[in-house]
Amino acid sequence: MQRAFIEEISKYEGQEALIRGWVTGRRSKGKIHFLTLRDGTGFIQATVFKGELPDEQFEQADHLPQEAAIEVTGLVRSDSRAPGGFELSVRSLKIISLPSKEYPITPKEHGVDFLMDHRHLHLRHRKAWAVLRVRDELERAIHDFFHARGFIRLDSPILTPNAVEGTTDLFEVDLFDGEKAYLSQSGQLYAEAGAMAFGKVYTFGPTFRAERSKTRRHLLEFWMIEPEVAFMTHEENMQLQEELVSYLVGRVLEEKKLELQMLERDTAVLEKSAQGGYPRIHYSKAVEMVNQIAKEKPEQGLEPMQWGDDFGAPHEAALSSQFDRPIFVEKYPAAVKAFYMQPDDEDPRLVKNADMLAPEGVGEIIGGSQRIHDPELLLQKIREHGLPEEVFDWYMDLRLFGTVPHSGFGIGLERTVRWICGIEHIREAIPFPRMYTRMRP
RNA sequence: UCCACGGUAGCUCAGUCGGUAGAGCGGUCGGCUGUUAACCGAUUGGUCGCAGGUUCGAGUCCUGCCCGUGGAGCCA
Repeated sequence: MQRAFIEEISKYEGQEALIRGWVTGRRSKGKIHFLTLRDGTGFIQATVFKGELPDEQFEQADHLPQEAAIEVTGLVRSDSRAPGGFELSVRSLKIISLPSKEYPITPKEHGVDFLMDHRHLHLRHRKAWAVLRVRDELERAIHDFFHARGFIRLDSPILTPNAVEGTTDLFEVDLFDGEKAYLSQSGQLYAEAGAMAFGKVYTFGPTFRAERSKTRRHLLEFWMIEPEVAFMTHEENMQLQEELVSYLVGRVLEEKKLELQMLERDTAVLEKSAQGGYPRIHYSKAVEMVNQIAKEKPEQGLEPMQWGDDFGAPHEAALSSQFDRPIFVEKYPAAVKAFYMQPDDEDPRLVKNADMLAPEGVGEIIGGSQRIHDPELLLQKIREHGLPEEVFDWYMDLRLFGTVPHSGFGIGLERTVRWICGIEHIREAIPFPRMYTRMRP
């Protein structure tokens, strides 16, 4: 008999099938046992009736612990009483292996820390399974999106000689003879070199930030996708971001219905987000809006802002919760942003940047900008920010040989997964999270 | 790094005024021919984070430390 995968079980309706997998749950009703099986591709209920298989196997089925590995054959039936709509009437059951001790992750509730201690096993859980399949869909969708638009994927180095923005703490690595390197906190500078060579590129790789963050939005190690396009303006940059995010949301709504259902995700906001039309809010307007909220809803305890202040996480949450889809906040004061951002034409105190804030209180998922293409200006900014000129010599070269306006952005994969899946913790959006307080498993 | 809260059974938690350590879930055994986190009965299960102190007596009070959770900052 041919092995069937649960994902495609509907094709076997009315036929016998063989499933190899694990027991995730068992309920017994005396002469009927209900087993929930998983085989990696999905979950299915198997019914074990006394008399439909050898008595010895029926007995074994009543004592199968969680995570017992088994092989069953049986009739695939459509049945409305079964979760998922299909079930397997078991006609033979073979035990492949039994757990040697009690499985720690029970069907009841667990705390985050406990689950992350057992992450290597937690991956088998329905929720983790659903989230990481959405993550996989997003990864493929990102590649599809960019390749359909003529982008080249260009991998940036992980070991780098310096900080890109000079602000966040970096992880230091010992090289040879006392020489130091740092784990990349952004591939952007390299993507800019790529944009001048290939026109349109994107990086897709791990990113490291050595911050002692303990929030539900931060990881030490996360995956970032950084597109960079020659001749692209600030406005076109936002357009590209909107097209990307609405495509990604639409793709998950279309291809990962079961997973969103398993996650009990309310898809109303996602459906709006898949349509595009993301509001663009000028920094100054955004500050006014924040202050308005602070005044009208003092119970939120929001700090009022001065023009020139950067938004804190609570400000971003208050802002984005006013909308039913992602928004852009654009043209921040240069003083609170990175050195490489192109000044605004009308108001040189501002830069041509934009952050995309996801709705539902999720906050920032994208940061992007048009880059400075004028060599003099770039050098001036490097000096103003007190950055070591010598490490930027090659970056300056990009402006010395055929410099053109160009733009790009960075989108955080885990933050996107977190938002689309509607999960609380970013640490659930990556298989093995790395945090200030977590290196294992 | 700073602020707040927490650490009691495998898990999630309760534990009053300082006076013999509790529940639910899980596990095990038994019952039940359609369960949906099944249900019913029995049973199993403890270095009360660690160290010190106060006390006749500390899970409970005090001091120090360790670990965790949430947040701020930083940002994706």
